Amino acid sequence: MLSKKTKYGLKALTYLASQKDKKPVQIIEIAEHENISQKFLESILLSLRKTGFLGSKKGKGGGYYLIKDASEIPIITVMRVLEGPIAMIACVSLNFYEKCGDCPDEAKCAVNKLMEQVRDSTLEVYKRNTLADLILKS
Amino acid sequence: MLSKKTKYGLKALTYLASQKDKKPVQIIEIAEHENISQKFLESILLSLRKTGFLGSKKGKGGGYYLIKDASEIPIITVMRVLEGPIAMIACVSLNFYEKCGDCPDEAKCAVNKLMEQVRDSTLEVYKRNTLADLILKS
DNA sequence: TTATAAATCCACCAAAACGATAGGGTTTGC
DNA sequence: GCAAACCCTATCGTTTTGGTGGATTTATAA
Repeated sequence: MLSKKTKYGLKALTYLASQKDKKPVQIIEIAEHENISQKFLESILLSLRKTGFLGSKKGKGGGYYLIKDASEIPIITVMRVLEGPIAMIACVSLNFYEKCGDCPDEAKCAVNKLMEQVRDSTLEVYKRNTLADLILKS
Repeated sequence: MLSKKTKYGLKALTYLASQKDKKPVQIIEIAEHENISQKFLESILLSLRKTGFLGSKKGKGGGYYLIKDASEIPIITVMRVLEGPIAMIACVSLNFYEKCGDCPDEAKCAVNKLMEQVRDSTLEVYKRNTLADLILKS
């Protein structure tokens, strides 16, 4: 299941990406437009800033804004920051690999084999989409 | 993330599928071979029996066995029973659909659009694999 | 026929992790 | 001095991952 953190983060990013100008947008504006708890969104935007997707401006007239162009932000990088591993199980994760505790030999594990396929097909979707691709015509 | 319930369930099913004959296999044998808590596995096998994947035999010499041939069990049906929805978000789930609370119009939601693609590519993997496909040559 | 051992079946229960906020104070810039 | 981001902590509900204790069924041996 997709966490609400990821869901809200993606919505916020697309909202920022669909702005005409590059002026900072306040948390409260995003929260109200996307029906998100303002406090929760705050922590999400903060982590997006720390990982280099967003810039922020403090004080009056401040807010958050995209640092790069939406077409230069692949969804895969967003997902890894917000949701973590793409793989459904750590022993097939490319970026968050962990050895499987109960498996003597991962190469002979059926679950491993299956989840590798799922990982690759999911990866393909995230890699072919950028943030710009997610903005729909209204 | 894949739950351990699903992981263990899949491992147990493939273990049963790789048996030469159709004799019942005891919980303890599966648990020891796959390094699974016996009691936890018991509850998983029970739910697999109730959903029609396994048969069981009580008493001495009893155990669990596959009802159908492994090649006739698509992974998609196993996953839906063990893990539940394939989709990462309810508003794109085919079998467990729920309306998105914070979305006024799902057709215009970027997350919806993205997760539809992920669902479809994951579905394709689960549909092209049967239990028999997961059994590896040792 | 009876006893016993082997096995599933069943119904709770509990610790721990996780998710989703809420609250409140601090800092910074205009 | 005000408005906004920043940041830390506490809380609360749900899910996951099992555990406990027994009841029931069956095969087999005495």
